[in-house]
Amino acid sequence: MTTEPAEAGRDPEAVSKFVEGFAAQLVEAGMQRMPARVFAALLASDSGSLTSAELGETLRVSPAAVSGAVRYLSQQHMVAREREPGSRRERYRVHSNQWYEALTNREAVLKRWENALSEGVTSLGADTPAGRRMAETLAFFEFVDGEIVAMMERWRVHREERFGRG
Amino acid sequence: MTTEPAEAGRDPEAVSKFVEGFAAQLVEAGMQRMPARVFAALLASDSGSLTSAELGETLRVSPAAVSGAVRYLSQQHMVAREREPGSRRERYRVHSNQWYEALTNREAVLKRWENALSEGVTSLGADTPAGRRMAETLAFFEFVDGEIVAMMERWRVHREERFGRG
DNA sequence: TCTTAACTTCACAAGTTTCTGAAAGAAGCG
DNA sequence: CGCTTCTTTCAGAAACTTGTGAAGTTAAGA
Repeated sequence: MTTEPAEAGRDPEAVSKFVEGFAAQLVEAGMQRMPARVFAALLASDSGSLTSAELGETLRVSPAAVSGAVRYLSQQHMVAREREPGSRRERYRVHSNQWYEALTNREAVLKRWENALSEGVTSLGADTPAGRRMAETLAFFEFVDGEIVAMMERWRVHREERFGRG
Repeated sequence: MTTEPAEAGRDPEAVSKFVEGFAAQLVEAGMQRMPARVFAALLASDSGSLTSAELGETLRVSPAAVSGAVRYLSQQHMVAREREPGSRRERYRVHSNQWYEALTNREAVLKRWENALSEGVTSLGADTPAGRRMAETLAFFEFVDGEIVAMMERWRVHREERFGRG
């Protein structure tokens, strides 16, 4: 009996095609290529987690590339790292059914935009046309901040109706 | 009396500092550098519009660079091009107070994500753990689609209360 | 404590991207 | 119709990114 990889019994080509296609979307949305590919591979795995070696193998890249990608992804809170007990291996896990909530946790990003705009209002002058345009944009971002929180609450209700507690 | 540039009477250094800072945020969010700088410059202009020559001058780049950046921005519907009557000059205009609504018009982007996910569900199998994860993610995107439309309606009301019809 | 598997860091080569100058292409105006 | 002004296209140089191999670090297990 050979050691079965966790993801046996699937058409590897279909999986690979999905992984690369989804990664391409992420790249287009601004993510770096390697993190995008690693993330897509995790998303397409049944367990939602893979080891560094498995990632290197399915994506045909070096351990160094996996290491860099995973560091990025965990900084973005898109994957969690966990140590396999009794082993030197590390597993990387996509936060099961809530990974996409990270997309809306742009707290830090929005705050930086708001800071930039706020400086703009000050340095261009709140009473100038450009300053007023900035101020309105800033108000929009602040509005969105709040709306997103409310939206996510509605989603969780909606989700439970459709999928149960997951 | 010298020919005043439209944006006279402002501290050019403060303006430039804002432009570069805001452009940097846009770059970090995935936009290419030159379109980001051009867009930020338009945003910081009092009239909300600049000619190609003015853009080249304030950003210190060649006409060719402006041309490429502007093509990108108008494809994204972030700026409008208008011809100055009685002149060969073109003006590029940031859609005054509604440019940021373009950020939420991600119709096409969301649809592409949804397609990719939908293919994922099919190719990985709707009855597999990975397939179910995909399906839930897809449902999330569809939910967000609808929520964004409703949010923008609320924003317009909110905006009118605060800023009037603009 | 030593060995060894696993991950990380680093310098560099390969590959892209980006901006420029030059030349070609439009369009107003006489 | 041709001159002139402005914009676009294109090939190539420069700068930046990205992934690799190799060396270094960490920690499990004997």
